[in-house]
Formats: sequence, structure tokens, C-alpha cells
Amino acid sequence: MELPLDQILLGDCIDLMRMLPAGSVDCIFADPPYNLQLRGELRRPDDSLVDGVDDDWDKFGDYAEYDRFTRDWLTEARRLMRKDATIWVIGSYHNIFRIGAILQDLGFWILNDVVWRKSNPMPNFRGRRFTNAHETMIWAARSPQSRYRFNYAAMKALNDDVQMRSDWLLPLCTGNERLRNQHGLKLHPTQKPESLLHRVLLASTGVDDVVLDPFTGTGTTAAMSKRLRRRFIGIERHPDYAEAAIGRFQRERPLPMDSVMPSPAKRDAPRVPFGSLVERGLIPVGTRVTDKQGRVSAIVSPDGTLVSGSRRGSIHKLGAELTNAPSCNGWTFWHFERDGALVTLDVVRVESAAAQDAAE
Amino acid sequence: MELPLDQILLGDCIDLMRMLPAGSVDCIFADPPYNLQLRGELRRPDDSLVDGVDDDWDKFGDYAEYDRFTRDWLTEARRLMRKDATIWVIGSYHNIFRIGAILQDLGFWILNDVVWRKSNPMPNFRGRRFTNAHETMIWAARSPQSRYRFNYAAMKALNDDVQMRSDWLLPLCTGNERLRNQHGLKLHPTQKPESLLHRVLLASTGVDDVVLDPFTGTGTTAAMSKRLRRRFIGIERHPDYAEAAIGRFQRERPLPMDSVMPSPAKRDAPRVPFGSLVERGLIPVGTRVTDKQGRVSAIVSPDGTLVSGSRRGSIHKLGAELTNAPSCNGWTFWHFERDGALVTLDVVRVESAAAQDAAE
DNA sequence: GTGGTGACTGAATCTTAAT
DNA sequence: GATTAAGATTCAGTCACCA
Repeated sequence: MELPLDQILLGDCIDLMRMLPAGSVDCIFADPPYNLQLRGELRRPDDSLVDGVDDDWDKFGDYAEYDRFTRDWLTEARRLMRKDATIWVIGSYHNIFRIGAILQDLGFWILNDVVWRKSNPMPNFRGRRFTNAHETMIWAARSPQSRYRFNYAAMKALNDDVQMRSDWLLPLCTGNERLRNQHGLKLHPTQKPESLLHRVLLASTGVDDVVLDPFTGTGTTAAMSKRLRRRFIGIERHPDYAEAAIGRFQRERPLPMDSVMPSPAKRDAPRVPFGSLVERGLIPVGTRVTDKQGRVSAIVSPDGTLVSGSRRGSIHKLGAELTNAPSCNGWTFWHFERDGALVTLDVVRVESAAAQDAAE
Repeated sequence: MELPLDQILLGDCIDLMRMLPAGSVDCIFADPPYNLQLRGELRRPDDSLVDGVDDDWDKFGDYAEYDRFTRDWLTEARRLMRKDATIWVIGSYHNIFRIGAILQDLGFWILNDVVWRKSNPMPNFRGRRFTNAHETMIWAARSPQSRYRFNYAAMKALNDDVQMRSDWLLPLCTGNERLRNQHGLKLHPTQKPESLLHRVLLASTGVDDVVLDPFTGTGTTAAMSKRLRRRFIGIERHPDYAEAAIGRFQRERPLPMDSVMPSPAKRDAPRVPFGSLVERGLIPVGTRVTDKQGRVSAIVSPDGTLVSGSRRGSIHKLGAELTNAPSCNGWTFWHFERDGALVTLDVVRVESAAAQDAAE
């Protein structure tokens, strides 16, 4: 079977993976059934019913059956991976420990466990546990010898020039992004947010890499692969999900090539201290900066700190302090008026970097 | 063997646990060895050397040894747990997946996986992975039937009155808290911060509960147990660590009793029958009660039931019936007019409880 | 357009005491 | 042990609707 690039295949992932040639994919993202074991209905304090995951595809007899299923699909997945390929598997405490142990048993080499912290998780309605506010992704190479791809600079740039950590704060997939049927009901109970796949693919794949998703669902991996100009192979067993994923994949448009290429200028650009922009007069001392809504404001000091009343700190620190946030990207948080429009500090940073490049 | 309360035993934890009586502890915190001794060579969690040969069977054999060790100590731990006891196990991606799977296989019931997000993790020096900025704790009950302890109100209070989430941001153990030898070197490679154990014990134990730590190390669990007035049993194999833990335990002072008592939780308050409020005239017979919007109404009877047309029942039952809900908390559902304002029955209940307290 | 209100929702292993 | 009734319990966000 030739490699079915940029297609979504309808059928069982183990059967279909068996038909694909060994060593043919660069990266796998897999969102297998979690084997949730829900024992009854759950109601919110206002008595409304929680729409839990009760689909047949998430039902397994016991742990042994789930383990067998996991070993089978991971074995095929590993066969399809090039020797330097990596795999991502997402899960919750119901299944992720079994998956992690089986990954290790099969010879995969775990690189990180990455925690997706949900900014808006469903609360715990009965007050009997901690709010289950995260899911876990395991990122593993095919073997300890794999010389895998990790776009370190891109991740660092995405994280305001500090190393990307193993815990990612991202919202659930809601609102317009969530695919719905003609009745306005969610098409898939567990659609993943695009932001999550965006970061996964940006971190571990390159342009034209072959990405496989054996549990495509409604195609978030498919859409993000196309947007970021990766090649995609999807497998989905459920005809309704597959149909939705195919339509979504067709509608998706790739970003311009230059925006998805790792930018050497950006990667090698030295970190620009805010103070240096002040020094160079690109942002005058005394400038009044505010957040986007103008709820908080501060004044630029000569040393590159901001002052707001009796508080003083870096653009990041003061932004966090004034909004009671644990952290803040001051570059994008603070705005100031220029030519009658509000622009972020980051705009000036980018302009200054471009000017430096031109000078070299 | 009598229960060695408030002691730290020197020896192998499996051997020593075998000598303790079954069903004798309320909570276990375990920080088992990962055996990650990186001396310029790669070692697996069980300390075996990665030999550079991609031999699946060999790797499985190594993991098997770690699994056997894990199964052995967890089996003994489970025997020591009361039927409603819970266990915490902390680990990293090297070992936590194996531990989680074995916990499930042994019949434990996972309640949460809790992520300890390190506010000051060690950076990734080689830039080949995400900064490993967290560790994972599994919190599990002895069985699915366990009626385990979770101090919901205390956790909510600790978190600015919103539910405590499954991701905790806490700094590493550094500075003065870190135990050091006479050369100023850290005594133990993975000493856990007191804040972590403080939260663990506050969440899942009560005053005078028996806490066991089979891998005591330098005794963070011991110290926090004593500080919070829990009873402690520790086991440590390494004489230097045990000695340090014993000294630390002896130096630790318990907090005042009133400060370690749990935050008052509504579900622990004594139950007041609605009828007794009627008897005491706090809510007069004949009072007209309604829901918040005034859509349904009823009249208070002398026996503490409500009457609405031909229907009659308890405040809960009638509330449920009139709204076609499966259940209803009558205390917060029903309102009545007092001094020109609508107040809930619950307000009266709380007032009467406060009056009783004052009278005592 | 803007702002305020209220309804709705999300991978969830979600109670306990008394009879 | 099974059954029944009491009663404790939610956060961040989106969107529709209306003033």
C-alpha cells in the first residue's frame, strides 16, 4: 500500500496500520479511548445533567482488555515510525499509566510527560476530589537511540524567550471551534483544542513531515497538520467523525510558507531587554502604558522598569502583579498609543529586531 | 508487633511493613526510589545501565525488576491500610506509569493524579526536551468502596475559596529548609518541600490520624505529621537518612491544636431537622415559602412538612416534586419573606446552630 | 454598537447517614 | 447488606437576547 498522504481513512486503526509500510512516518499523535468508568449520572448543583462520555467506543471489559488493545495499536504504531520518529499519546489518570508502562515495555523511550493544564476545567460538583484540571501527554521516541526532532528555539520563542516547560496552560475546545451537528450538539465528546496540536506539531515536526493520527476523531490533528504544512495520515473508525474530519481538513488552508518555516532570524535573535528599547529611545521614558482594556496603567522608567503608584517592576512582573496573575508576558500585555492607535510593546521589539537584522 | 507510633524505624520497608498489623494506618505517603543515578551514563529507573543495544526483551527484564519491587511494597502497604485509607505516591515519568498501573492492578482506586508544578525547576541544559518542571503524585483509595477522607472545605479555603485543582504550584525545597551535612552539601538528593506534605496531609488526614511513610528519607512527612498533630510511622533503610529524620522529627514542634483543626465543613455540621425549627417557632406554622423566583409555593405545617395544594412532603421531597427534579436541597431551595427580604430556610438553620453554640 | 443578564457547558471513574 | 431519605455541591467561559 502506498502512503495515503493527506487522507483520512475509514476503518479500524490496527487493521489499517498493518497495511501501511514500516518506517514511513515522522510523528504520531494519538488520542485513544480513555477507558473512563462512569458509574451513574452526575448532576450539577443546579440539578442539570452532565453530558458524560458514555460512548460504546470507550467501553472495555477490564484492564487486561484495555492493555491488550493498547499493546496492539502501539506495536503497529512503532512499526510505522522511522527510527528517529516520536509519538505523543494523551490520556487521563484512567488510562495514562497503563499506556506509559506499555510504551516503556515496547521499547519506546519517554522524553517528557507534558501536562495540559486546563484553564477552564469542569469543576468537581460533589466536592469529593480535587478538580480534575489537567490531562497528561507522553512524548516518546521510538527508541533510546532515536535522534529525534525537537524545535527548541521555536518553543522558547513561543514562551517569551524562556524554555518551554512540561506544563502547558491552554483552554478547552469550546465556542465556535467546537464542531456541532445540525441540532447544535457537540459532534464529538472529546474534541481537542487546536492550540494543543499547534504546539505539539510546532515542537516535534518540520515542514513536510508525515504526521499520523490513528484516532483522528473530528480531525484537530488533521487540520493543524495542514495549516502548518505537514503531511497527514488519519484513521478513524466512526463514519460520522471521519466525515466531519474530512470536511474540516478540506476547508483548512495552509499558512504562508514563510510563517511556518523555522525563522533563523528569530531563532538566533538575542533576547531584547525592554530596557534597551528605552535606552534607544524607541519607547520614550515617561510613556504611559496600559493593558488592552485600559484597566491598569503604568509609566516607563529610565531603567526599563514600570511604575504604577507605589509598585515598580519589570514589564512582566508588574503586569502579573496588577492582574493578580501568576505570570504575565509584558511584551504583549502592555500597550501604548502611537499615531492614534494602541500598539503592544512587542510591536516595537519586533521592529527593533528587524532594524538590527537590516543593519547587519 | 504493636504499632510503633511516632517512631522512625531503620530497615527495609517491605520487611518491616510485614511485621505491622493489618488495617492500622489512615494514610500513606510514599516517595519510592527512582534510582536515577546519572553519572555521565544513562540508567534506567532500576539503576541498570542502558547498554545501547535496542533489545526489547532486555529492557522488559529490567522494568520487571522494578515492577516486582513496586508490587511487593504496595501489596504490604495495602494490607496496612484501613479500608477507607488513602495512599499518595510521588514519581516522575521514569517510574510513575509503572506505579500507577500496578496500583490499579492491585485493586486501589485512583482518586486524582496531582501535578506538582515546580516554580523553580532545574532548566534543561541541553535544549533537547521540554524543561521537566513537574512531578506527579497519584492519590488513591484502598478500594473503589472506600469512604475516604477529603477535607474539601480546607482545600477550598487554602485556594482563595475556589476548588483546589489537580495542579499545585510549589517551589522546590531549597535554602534553610534543605538539610545539609557538615560540609554544607545537601543530605538527600530529593528532599521534598514541606509545603507539599503540608497540603497532602491537610487534604487527606485528620488530627491523630496514623500516617505511614515507607521511604522516609530525611523525614519531611515525619516533620509535617508532627507539626499538624498527626501520628507518624516512618521507615528508612539508609542509616544516615534515618538519623537525620529522627533528629528533625524530635526538633519539630506541633502547632497549637486549634490551628490544626479542620476548617468547618457544612457536611460535618450536626443535622437539624426542619421540624425542630418549626417547633421552636423560628419559622411559624403557616408561613408561605416559595422558590427564589416565586414560581412554586407551599405552606409550613405543624409537623415540619410542607403543603402545596394536594401535595405534602418534606422540604426536600416537595421541592423535588414541584420542580420535577430527581432531588432537591430544601434548605436552599425554599425562601420566605422576613423583614421585607427573601431569605432561605438555610439562613434560619445556620442562625439556630450559632445560637446553640453560644448557649453552650 | 454596548453592556448587562441569564442560560448553558466541559474526557467525571463525584454522598452518606439512618433504617 | 440493601433500601430510603436527607442533603451537599460549581468554575471559566461562550453565546443569545434584550435594553
